Amino acid sequence: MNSVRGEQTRKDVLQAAKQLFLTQGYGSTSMRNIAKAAGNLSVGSLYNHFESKEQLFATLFQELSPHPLMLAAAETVQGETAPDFIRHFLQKIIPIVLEHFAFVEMAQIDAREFSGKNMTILLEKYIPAFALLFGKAQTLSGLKPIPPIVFLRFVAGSLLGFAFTHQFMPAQVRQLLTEEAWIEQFANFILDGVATSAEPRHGVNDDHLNP
Amino acid sequence: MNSVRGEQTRKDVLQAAKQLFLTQGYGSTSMRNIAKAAGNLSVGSLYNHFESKEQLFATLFQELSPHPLMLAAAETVQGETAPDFIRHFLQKIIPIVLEHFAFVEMAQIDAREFSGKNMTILLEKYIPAFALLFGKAQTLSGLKPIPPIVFLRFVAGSLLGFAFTHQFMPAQVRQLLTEEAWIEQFANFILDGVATSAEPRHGVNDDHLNP
DNA sequence: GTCTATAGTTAGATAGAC
DNA sequence: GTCTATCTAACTATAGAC
Repeated sequence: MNSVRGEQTRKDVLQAAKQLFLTQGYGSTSMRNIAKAAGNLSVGSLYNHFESKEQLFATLFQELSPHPLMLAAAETVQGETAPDFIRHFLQKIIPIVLEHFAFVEMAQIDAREFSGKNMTILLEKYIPAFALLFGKAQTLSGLKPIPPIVFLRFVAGSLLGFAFTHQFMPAQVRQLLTEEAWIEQFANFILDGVATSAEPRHGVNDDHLNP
Repeated sequence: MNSVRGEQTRKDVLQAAKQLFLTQGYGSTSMRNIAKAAGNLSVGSLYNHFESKEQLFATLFQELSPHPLMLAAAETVQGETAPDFIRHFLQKIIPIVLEHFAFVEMAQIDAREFSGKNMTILLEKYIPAFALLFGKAQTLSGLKPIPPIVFLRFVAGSLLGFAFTHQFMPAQVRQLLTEEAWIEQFANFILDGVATSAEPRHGVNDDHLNP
């Protein structure tokens, strides 16, 4: 084991499985399909590296996860005010999310085929670190008094929405702005919204917290 | 054909298929599974109502689509200013999206298994009507001078992100606010952002449009 | 570590009785 | 319109030669 040849085969299999799972779905992709796409391997060969189809998926899921990268990047973020912090956070995180969009697609498969089992494992591992980071951001000035969990939901949700629309937008629309400009518009949007600040509106506070 | 019995069977099959597709995925759900879950029917019976498994999925996809409902609701939206209009729009649309979350999940399956074929058909049908509506909103006052397509992306993306986080949030967090309160916070967020409006920041304008 | 060959099961779909 | 029975093909996984 651990030979150069074997290691290369393993990588080829993972690469082929990724391509097929993402284009055909999990259930519709067979071990034969994968073996063939990985360079006309035999099916038996696959079982030398992965004990089952499900475990092959789980391995691929882990290896495509951008969370270690995201966390490392997030921990270098600086900022004197919360808006500064958020802006820098987005500038570092969004490119990583977009580069690893295959993982978002894998998460969709995981949700449908395995009830999100693999994603749950991953989240339990990384959520505490991100929560810590957001707690740090909230000690800075310049944020409306939004409950922390509401704040976290909106930022995470917006990020997710940004990634999804990035995928489904026609290329000609996406190219109206450079990636840096999209990110800046997006940061402005999260910080200040789309409305002009002239007219007064309902305040954002804790009034609607359930008892 | 068109008998009461047959019609009931058809509904049972669609209902069973929905439940199985969403919990096991498309490829891992067999026609036998569906027939059994629809009341111990025979497999042959299914082919009396649907010509193939793929066509059964396509039918289910169409029938779960909330787009007609969303469009009808959207067309009743009023507002003197754009923020008013957006707020009322969200108050009508979000409950519909949340009630039809199964459709969002079906769209994920469609994306993975059929390259989004069914979704594309649907979007081509409904996007013009929604674009018209957003055009109307932009003739009203109270919006920053954001390019229309950027505006549309942020609103649609936020909505999508809201729906996803709604599903994956632990129930105890979701229940911190009533659904109406979540929607109001969400509308406030889209309109005004999370930052206090005290300090000046980069303007939101067309400066970054590519030539 | 990769191969061929195959076991054992299940898939989508159809034919024909009722 | 629903059933039983069945066809053909494909599936996951394994055994054993090299």
